[in-house]
Parts: sequence; structure tokens; C-alpha cells
Amino acid sequence: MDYSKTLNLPRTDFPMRANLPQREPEILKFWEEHDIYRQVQEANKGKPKFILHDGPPYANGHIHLGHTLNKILKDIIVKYHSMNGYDAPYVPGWDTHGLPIEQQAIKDLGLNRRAIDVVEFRNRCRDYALKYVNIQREEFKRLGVRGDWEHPYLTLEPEYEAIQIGIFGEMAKKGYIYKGLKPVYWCTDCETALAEAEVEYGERRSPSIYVKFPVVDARGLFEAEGSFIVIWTTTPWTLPANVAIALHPEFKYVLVQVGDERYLMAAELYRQVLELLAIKDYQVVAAFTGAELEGVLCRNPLMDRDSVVILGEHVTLEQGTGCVHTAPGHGLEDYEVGMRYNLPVLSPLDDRGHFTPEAGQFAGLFIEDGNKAVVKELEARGALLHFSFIKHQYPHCWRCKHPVIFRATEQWFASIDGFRQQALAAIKEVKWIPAWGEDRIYNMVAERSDWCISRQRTWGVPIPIFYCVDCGKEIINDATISHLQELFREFGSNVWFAREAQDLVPEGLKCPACGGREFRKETDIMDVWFDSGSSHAAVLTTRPELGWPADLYLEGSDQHRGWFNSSLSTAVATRGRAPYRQVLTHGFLVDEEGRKMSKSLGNGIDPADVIREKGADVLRLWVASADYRRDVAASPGIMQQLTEAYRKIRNTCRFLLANLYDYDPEKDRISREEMLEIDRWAMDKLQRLVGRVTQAYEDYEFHVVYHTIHNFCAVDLSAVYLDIIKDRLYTWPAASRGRRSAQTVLYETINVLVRLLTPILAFTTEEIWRYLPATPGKPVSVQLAGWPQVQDEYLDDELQARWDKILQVRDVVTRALERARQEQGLGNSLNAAVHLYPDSGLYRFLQPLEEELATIFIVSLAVLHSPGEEAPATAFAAEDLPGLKVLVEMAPGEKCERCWMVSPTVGRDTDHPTLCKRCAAVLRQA
RNA sequence: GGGCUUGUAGCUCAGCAGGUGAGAGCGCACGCCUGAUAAGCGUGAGGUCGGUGGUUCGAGUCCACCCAGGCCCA
Repeated sequence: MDYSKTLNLPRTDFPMRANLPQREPEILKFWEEHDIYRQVQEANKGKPKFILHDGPPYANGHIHLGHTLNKILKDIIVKYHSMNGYDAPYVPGWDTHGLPIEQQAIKDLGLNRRAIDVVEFRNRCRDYALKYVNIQREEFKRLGVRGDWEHPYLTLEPEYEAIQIGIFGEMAKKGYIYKGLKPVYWCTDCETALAEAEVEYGERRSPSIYVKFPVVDARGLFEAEGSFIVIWTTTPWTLPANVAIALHPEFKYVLVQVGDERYLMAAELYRQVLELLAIKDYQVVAAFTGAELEGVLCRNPLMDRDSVVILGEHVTLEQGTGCVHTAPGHGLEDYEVGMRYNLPVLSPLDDRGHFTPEAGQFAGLFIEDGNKAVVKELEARGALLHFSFIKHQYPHCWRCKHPVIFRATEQWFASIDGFRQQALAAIKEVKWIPAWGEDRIYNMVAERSDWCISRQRTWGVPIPIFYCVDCGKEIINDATISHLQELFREFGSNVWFAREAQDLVPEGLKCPACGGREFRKETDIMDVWFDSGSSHAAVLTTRPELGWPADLYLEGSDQHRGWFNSSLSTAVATRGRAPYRQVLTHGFLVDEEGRKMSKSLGNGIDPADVIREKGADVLRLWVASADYRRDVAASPGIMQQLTEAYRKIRNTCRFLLANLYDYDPEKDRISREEMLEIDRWAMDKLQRLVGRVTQAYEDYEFHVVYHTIHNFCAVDLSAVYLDIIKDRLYTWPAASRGRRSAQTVLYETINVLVRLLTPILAFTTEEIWRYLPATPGKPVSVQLAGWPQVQDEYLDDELQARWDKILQVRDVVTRALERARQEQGLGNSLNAAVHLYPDSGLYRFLQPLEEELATIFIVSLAVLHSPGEEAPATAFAAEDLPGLKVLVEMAPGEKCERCWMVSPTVGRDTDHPTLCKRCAAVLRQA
């Protein structure tokens, strides 16, 4: 007879192999059909809100692993909160304006920016952006991210744009917006000003020149005639704009006699400069502090203009001469120090980087040629002391990769000074996670200069300002702004470009300065950071399901300078506080060596590949497994590891499901009092799991969730509990109290696990959910299931301590079994009879358990010897448990065909001669 | 160069306010099982806690410096 038919062996259709790449799309369809986002929102109506405000990714290109990390983290947080007591809406958004889209649109569509109509061009840009919104939306959905994908927010939407110019108007009203001539990064190729965020540093070869400026008035400190101040620069083309030479007030400067000329340089640097100039005969004839030299007048060697000695702390001794050529039109530090001395801001260049007539003989030359011409002229005039080239880090345009310049132009600025103190105070009200984020943004805001909002481009929100044609006065007030907001709401910001100024101003507008009635409009558009920085107002205040401020912003740590900062600025300027209560940041992606992911290193991981090969849940598990507060590593090896971990979790769940095929939670549930002790132990472990994991979710520490759950599955369940209870599940009568007791634990466990895992393994838990025994009111989706609560009645510290010790003994026994396997060819542990020789303390502990020991060790017989009995010399002893010796022998009797235990009782039952007493009884009972 | 930050076994992470020979899981090696089976179980080998120098009776844990990374900025 085949007795295996009489066993309660595991039974399930839940597949062992996940086959995620195929299965996930089906589940996505299921969510879509059931409109799961809507259902969850409905179910959570009225609960306290938890609002995570999505930072809008840029609608350009496919998503990469960085997006993946960010969006999955957000999804984990949203799903956790929506399961555990909150109404947690998630409205995704996209950043849709800006130069990169403009350039891609030009490139992809073969547009000629100058030939095409502005509105038409903007429409093409819009189409391009929307195309990528759709692409990215599908890609984000494929990750299992749940949100209001049908109603995302887009910075190009009319309503959004209307609110954005409202913010601008508000800031203007408070006097935070001004027009200034200021050096900004300027790309001569793109012909636009660039924000600091739009330049990147890279190596470049530049000329390196030493130039002598003749002194014309030494203020009586030394003889002017024949004296020169020596400067060093890597940008000869800026010399025509030179108006000053900066010295450090506290440095020592010396006057060095060389032939019949005298050169002024920093005392610490003159030797190396003279060496470079190959001058060996010289003599120091005088010394001054920088402060003493303030006001000395030189002559610009190129232009008919003076160059005055000024003082600045920014002067260093690292390179050059300690005398810094200063052109306020071409450098920020120069500009700032120049302001203190009321120096003119000269910038004799046009948009394309060609000198204007203001540059005299250099007019018309491009900067590169300007460099050569300047050097040549200096040489001709005898002012050039030395010329060579150096390689150094230099800013480049992030789009076209051309080197950028500093150039003073008319720009609209937001004055950070206007609300800096408020911003700093607002920062302190926010909870920054990790805490150092506060220092980072605080220092940044404390030191940042004014925000240049102007962009000389077309794909963006126009700066909503009019000018009086008669007197040139700029006009922006409540009337113009609200009128424009109406127009924008109706027609979008395209209306600004489609209509003449006369058709954009509110009726009856008069210039407040001269009463003029003719206007022209500003042509600059806003920095895209102003777009996304307005999202808190444009999104949180306009949607009924949201609210202001947000509970949480969650982005990469680079956004301290980006979105966190721009959002803070617009919020503080208009509302006086930060738009977020908490800001959580994650690190960046690196490979296993900790190096950043880059095309040149070839170490990138494409999320699409991972999804295709392993599934999105593996990607989600990867996100959960990493401590994302620091940099996050990704590599094929790491993904493989997560695949293994995934399988362990999946198979553990499968085993639980497979042993519940005949369990009805309504009828078969066993109470704690009736449970076997080891089952109570497992229930206790489960409660502790719920507690730890819930706390970890609360703390946003998902790697703790991952490790805790994985460890629970691998150790507590798979290696210990499940292994031990197999005999009971399989061989005991199906409806016996013992088997139902174990099944009750399995049912509780899978119910808890599937919920705890739902924020992370979005797809797999949905699949598991379908295999759980149906109960009244079971929701269609696990995402609608509640969060497990710790059941205090199962917590029992004494029980835990007791089982820690039992498992310690078990650990020694398994080692003894292993030795027996090696030395005696034991094989299956059920072949063994284990003899325990404990000391008296351990004996007292084990004695009450004697009957259970064989089961716990998964052997056929366990014999507990009294403390008096001497263990045979061959017995196994473990150092870590000195009170115990273990002897392993072959178990006496025959192997029972049904339960595989070896027992002397096999053969005694006439009906079942190949079964042990226990199995025979089970069959008779059935 | 500046601001912020990271560096514990091959990998992902623990190491609580400094104190018995540094832990877990995975992976790996070897073995067992074949009633979780493209599964399950066991045993074992892996670490100068980035480096150096300090403080201390005692440091992975405090301080300084250095090295190698990361984000942002010059």
C-alpha cells in the first residue's frame, strides 16, 4: 500500500517559480481594472492625511535607476501609510518646461528655432514633453507604483502656470523681485543665461598670463614711475573690462626691483613668479600690507582707463601673484567686491560672445579670438610678462557642453536677502532626515546669492511684466497679475506669445509713473526651478484631496540645492514658512566599488533590463534592502542576491499556503490556550516581527524591514519552526487539534507576512493574497487590507527565553548529528537516536520536555540521561554549552513507511505491518 | 579649494551612551535529504572594523590627520 496517500502533504497551485516578468503585467491590469488607487482613496476617506508631495521628474528621456529608487521609496511610504491608518493620496507630477526639452525638440524634430513661429515652436516643445510624460508614466506604473496616474500635475498646465505667475506677482509685490545688471553664467552657444544648476565642471585648457599694470599714483608709498602691479589671469579676454586690482588686506606685498622696473606682488609668491619669468637679478626694495596699498591707481594696459587697488578677503595665495585682476562684469566675486567700491560693471560682449564697440579695438571678435588678440596687444605694449597654458576645472554648459562665461546682463532676480532670515528660521521648523540635511541646506541658504530668474528662452512660463513704452517703467501689480492669471487659465501661457502687449494688459491700464497707455512685454521666461518650486502652491492648494504644507518631500540629496531650496524660497516669500514638514533624502547610485554610475565607466544598471529579466518586485526588494540614506549600490551581482532573497521569501510563503488547503479560519482556529507550546512560541515571534517591522516603516528604515522579514523567513520559519512542524502537519490526523494548532499559526503568519510585505513586494503579495483562504469581507486586493497589529496576548518573554535555550541545545545536537553523518554515515536525521547527557541544571530544564525532544531535533528517538550517568568518551561536546554531551546512535527498529521515523514498534500492527504504532493508530482513527 | 557626507566579512546590513576572543542573513565550500524538489536541512571557511597617530586601564565605538568614494558648490 502507498501510505503517502494517507498523509496531509502540502498542496497548492501557487507557483514556486515567480515568473515575474510575465505575471506582473497581469497584476497591473488587475489593478487598473479595479481602479485600485481610487478604491484605496475611497476606503481611507476621513482618516488623517499623510501627504507626500511628489517632486516632478524632468519629462525628457526614459527613466533610469535613480528614478526607480526615488519612486519606489515614495510608493513604499505611501502604501504603508495608506494601510496603517492614513489617507495617503499620491499625485505624481512632471517638470515639463526648460532648455533641455527645447533643445531636444529642436534636435529631434529638426526645427529651426529662428525660423519657426514662437507659438508653434512652443507647441512642439509641449508635444515633446507630453510624449515623455506618457512614456515615463508607463514606466513608473510598471514599477508597481500606485498613484493618481490619470490626473498627474504638469508644470505646463494652464492652471499651474496661472498659479505660478501668481506667486511671482506676490513676490514682486513684496519687493523681492528686481532687475539688475549682474554677471551670470552665460552660454554663448545657447545664447542664454544659465542657472548655477545648469553648469557642470570639466577640464579645460586655458591661457595663463602674467600682466603688469603700470602704477600712475602710488599715493606716496613708493615712486609710481617705473612701478607695476603684476596680475595673473586665465581669461585674457576679460582684461578690457578690468577696472580694479584686488589685494588681500592682511597679506604682505613687496616691491621688487628688476632692472629699472619695480614689480608689486605678494611676499609669499614673488619668488616663484620671478623664477617663472626667469629673472634672477632682483632686489626687494619695499614691503606693505595689502591694506596700506588700497587706493593706489594703475592704468589698464589695454584701455584708456584707470584700475584701482581695492581690498578683498577672497584673494588667495594659491596661484598667481596675490594681486587679482578684477572685472565686475565677468565674475561674481569681482561683482560683489566691486559693489562695495562702486566700480562700474563693464561687460563689452554681445549674446553670442563677440566684443561690442565698447571693447575698442577688439570689437567684433569672439572671446576665443579675443584671448589671442588681447595677448598679442599686451605683448606689443610690453605689458605681457609671461604666457603659457594650463589645464584646470572650468564651467561648461550642461546641455551643449561648451565652456560658459561670466557676463553681466540685465536679469530679473529674486532677492534672497529679502527673506533670508525667514527662510533660515523656516528650515529649523522642518524635520530633516537624515539630520545633517538641515546643516546642508542651512549653509546653502545662508550663503547663496540672489536667484536669477530670467532665461532668454521661449519654452517656459513668461515673466509677467510689462514696460511702459513711453518711460520704460516696469509694471506688475495685482491688476495685471490677476488679469494674466485669467488669460493663462483660459489659454495657457501661450497667450503671452500669441498676443501683443495691448491685448494682454487689463483694461484701462495706465503707467503709474507717466500715465502712458502703450506697453511692451518682457521677453524673458522663468527659470524652471521657479516652475517646480511653485508646485506646493499649484498642486497642494488646488486639489481637494491634498493640503498645504506637505507632510513629506522625498528626493535625492542633490535637491537640497534644487527643489527643496526653490520650493522653500517661493513658500517663505509668499507664506512665510516651508511647504514641507519633513524632508527625507536618499543618496546616489554607485556600483559595488562605490563609484558613481556613468556611461564612461559602463557600470550602469537599466531598470528596464532588470524588469525584463527578473521582475519589478526584485527591483523593489533591492530598493528596500539598501540603507538609502547613504549611496546605494547596484550591480548585476547585487540584483542576483536580491533574486535569491526574493525566492526564499516566496517559497516560505508558498509553504505556508500549501499547508492551508484544508484550513478554514472560521472553523478551525485554535486559541492560544489550546495551542502547542512551540506554536505559541511561533506566534510570539510573529508579534515581535510585526512590532519591529512597523517601527521600521515608521522610521523609513526599509532595509530593517527587509532584513527582519528575510531573517524571520529564513531562520525562524524555514530552518526551525516549519522544519519541526512538518511531521505534525503531514502525519497527524487532518483535523487533529495539533495539526489545526500549527495551521492556525501558519494562517496567522501568512496573513501578517503578506501585509507587512505589501508596501515592498507589490506584485507578489497581490498574488499571494489570492491564495489565502477566503473569509467574509476579504478585500479584492491586499492593498485594501489593514495593517497587522501586535497581539499582546501572545507576547511572553519567559517563553522566548525558554526557547532560546531549547534551540541552543538543538544547535549542539545538529552539530553532533553532522559529525555522525561524516563519521558514521548517518544520513537522514530520522535515522538517529540521540542521547543527551546534561549536567544537573540542564537536566532539570530538559526533563519536562523529554517527550518533545525528538520532534524538536527531528530525530526518531531522544533519550535524556540523568545527571549521574557518565557520557561515553565518544560523545560530542560543544564548547559553547559545556553542560551537555551528546551521543548519536542509529535509532533502534525499522523505518515506518508512513512517517519515516525509525521505531521498534514497526511490524507490531497486524493490519499495518510496515507502520509504527503511532501511524497505525492514526489510520485506524480515520 | 569650500559645505554636507560615506567607508564593519565576496554582497546587503546589525553592532545600543567605549568594556568578556567582532555579529546576522545571503553567497561560497563541503555534506544530507528527495513528502516545500529548478525546493528543504546541516556543517564549515571567510573581517589588520579604510589607514596612521593620539585620549583611555580598555576603542569598530572618542579626537586629529591621511587615503578612497558620493552629492552640492567654487
